[in-house]
Amino acid sequence: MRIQDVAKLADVSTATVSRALATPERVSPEARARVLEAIAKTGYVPNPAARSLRSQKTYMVLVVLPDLSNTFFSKILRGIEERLFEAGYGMIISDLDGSPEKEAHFAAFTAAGRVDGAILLNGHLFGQTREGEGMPAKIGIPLVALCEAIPSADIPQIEIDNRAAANRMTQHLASSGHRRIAYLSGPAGNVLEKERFLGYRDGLKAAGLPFDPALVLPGDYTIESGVKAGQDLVARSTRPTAVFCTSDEMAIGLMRTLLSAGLKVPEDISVAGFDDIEFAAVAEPALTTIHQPRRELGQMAAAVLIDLLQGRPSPKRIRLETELIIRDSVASPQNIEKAPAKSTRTRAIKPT
Amino acid sequence: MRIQDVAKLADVSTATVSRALATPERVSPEARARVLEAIAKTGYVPNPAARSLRSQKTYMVLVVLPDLSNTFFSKILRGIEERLFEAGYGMIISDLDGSPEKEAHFAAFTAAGRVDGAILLNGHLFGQTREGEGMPAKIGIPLVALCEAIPSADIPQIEIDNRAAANRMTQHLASSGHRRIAYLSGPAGNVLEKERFLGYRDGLKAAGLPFDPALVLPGDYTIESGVKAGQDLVARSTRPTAVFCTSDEMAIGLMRTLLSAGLKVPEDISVAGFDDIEFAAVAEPALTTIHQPRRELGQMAAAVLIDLLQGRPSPKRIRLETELIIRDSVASPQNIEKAPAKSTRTRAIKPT
DNA sequence: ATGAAAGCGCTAACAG
DNA sequence: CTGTTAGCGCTTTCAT
Repeated sequence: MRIQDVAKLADVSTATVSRALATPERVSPEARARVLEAIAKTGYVPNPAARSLRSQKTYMVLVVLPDLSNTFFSKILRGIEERLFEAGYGMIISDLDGSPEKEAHFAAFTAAGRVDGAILLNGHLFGQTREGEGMPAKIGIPLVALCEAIPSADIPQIEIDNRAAANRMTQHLASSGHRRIAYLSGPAGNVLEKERFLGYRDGLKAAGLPFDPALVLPGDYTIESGVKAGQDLVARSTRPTAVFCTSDEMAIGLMRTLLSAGLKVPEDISVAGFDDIEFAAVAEPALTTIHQPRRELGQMAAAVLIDLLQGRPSPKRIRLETELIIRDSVASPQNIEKAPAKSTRTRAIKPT
Repeated sequence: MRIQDVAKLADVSTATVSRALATPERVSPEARARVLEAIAKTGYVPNPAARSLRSQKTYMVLVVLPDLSNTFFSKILRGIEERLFEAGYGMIISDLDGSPEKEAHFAAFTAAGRVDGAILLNGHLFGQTREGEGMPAKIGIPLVALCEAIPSADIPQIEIDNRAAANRMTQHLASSGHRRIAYLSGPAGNVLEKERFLGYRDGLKAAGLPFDPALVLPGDYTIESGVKAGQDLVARSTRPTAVFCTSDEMAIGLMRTLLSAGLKVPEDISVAGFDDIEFAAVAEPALTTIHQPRRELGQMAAAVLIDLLQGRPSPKRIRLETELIIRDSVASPQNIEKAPAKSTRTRAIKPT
């Protein structure tokens, strides 16, 4: 079924069919009606390859993710897809998976004109390191950075105020009476990590608490790194009374390890998360965390990209509001100034 | 940068350039070398729209999901993407989100030839209900059903043996001494649900236990439905000693509700899940469940589809092995034959 | 408002 | 083994 068939049936030229679809107002009502009828009768659907070849547009958007299997991205993707769908765009997902070859592949893919624009969730431009080194990205299509800002790039950034949110959580912990607040970090070099760490320090300062490097635990946002940090904590003779985990997944892994070692949350140690993923509310205990409007973040990024794609002006930076969600994993420290006894009861952990 | 530029630079015809890329063996080594050099020099990337228009292929595969934000799919997607990537195919994801319009859109999308094949995870063909009613899908491209089999369709099915797995778990519970084993179901009509329910009945029968309809709780695989089922259970005067949840998400929601109501898992009530998602191992208590090889399922489906796409023969049905993962959420019932006391201590639940 | 005609960049037939 | 040539189906001038 080609445009010619429709044209013949409607007794007009192929140009008129094309116009009836793209710019209906430039076609007489009668011709338009006949075309529409013919389309309905034939079930004609334009061939996208031909259209793309001629118009140099693909109506496809690339979404670049560092890790598709990370729970955090699911709702964001949904938000993106919704807006894109409404505007008639399709979504291609590229899961970088830490592989340079994949990144190169998608860079070529993009350069080859298979997509009209891209949403970057991985914190850097194609071919660049996070620090902005490497080849300047000469990808000649609209780009939007989502969640992980790319400071070196002059593209719209859609994000939350990570620093303010981390500050807020730290102060919440401090105002609950905690004075030794540990920080479970994200991966070194990560933009989010940098901002959140700054926020942690801000919060400490605002609460008049000293910064203690020994209370900074290395993590990478995964459940496993939360489990590791928990094992570290369990082994210590002097423990913090609260741990601010910069992802919910780490917080859940951490709590699990603490609980297995016989420590109680929040009685013995308070735990806070970041993101408010679905499982945060049903963790045991329910996790106090920072809520990120994930779906809205996705929708907003898609909306901005669509604006760009259609030549409309777009804001350079959008920051969506976060919310402090208070649940059950944070409480006042019960034994302030009392030396914590080393746990004796220790149960093996079986993380698959 | 077009094929012509490369041809000129390599001093060959465009056809030779095209062949050097597609069928190198049909080009003389010298010509091939010159072409490759010219490509390297110019950074030429073929225009996919032109190629697609001419060859009637898109090198794109559609993956149809019922719900992108469901944790269960993430690793499967990764498996699919890996194999597809290796074979040079791109992946377009369609999140149906229960919307008939979206489904119609993607059906048209597919009919328009934007993809060479599709992997269906939603349990039915485009335009069909799950029961096989509706328009026969005349989508003229290779299709593969993954996880949710589509019995009415004559396409390859990649899945696990849901019935056998459910049977196994039920018997595991029975062999732990449980005689009142509840079943938290999936959505009515769902293929997986049907199979797992059959397996539950099989297991009951094998263990010589009677089937009690009052022990079948309605669910839909979501955390929320697990929470609901938990509230139902908490309110009962006579409770089952074990609950077989047909998804980990429900199991986690259920355990959370039970725990909040002061019931202990597994001491007061055992809970088992299905899927072995990442959070199962760090749930409190760690969840006994059925492990599904999610990544492998995805890889297998992609591999079968690629075979189909490239004209190779493919198996009609592949069943991957599951595994019973024993953790801490199942134990022998402690108070057999003792009437369970109604819980008095009840704490409010705050699901988000 | 409409039609004729020229490609978009590539691959596949066909010659040679 | 290699070049010539004819489209793939559509959109978009340029006329009318």
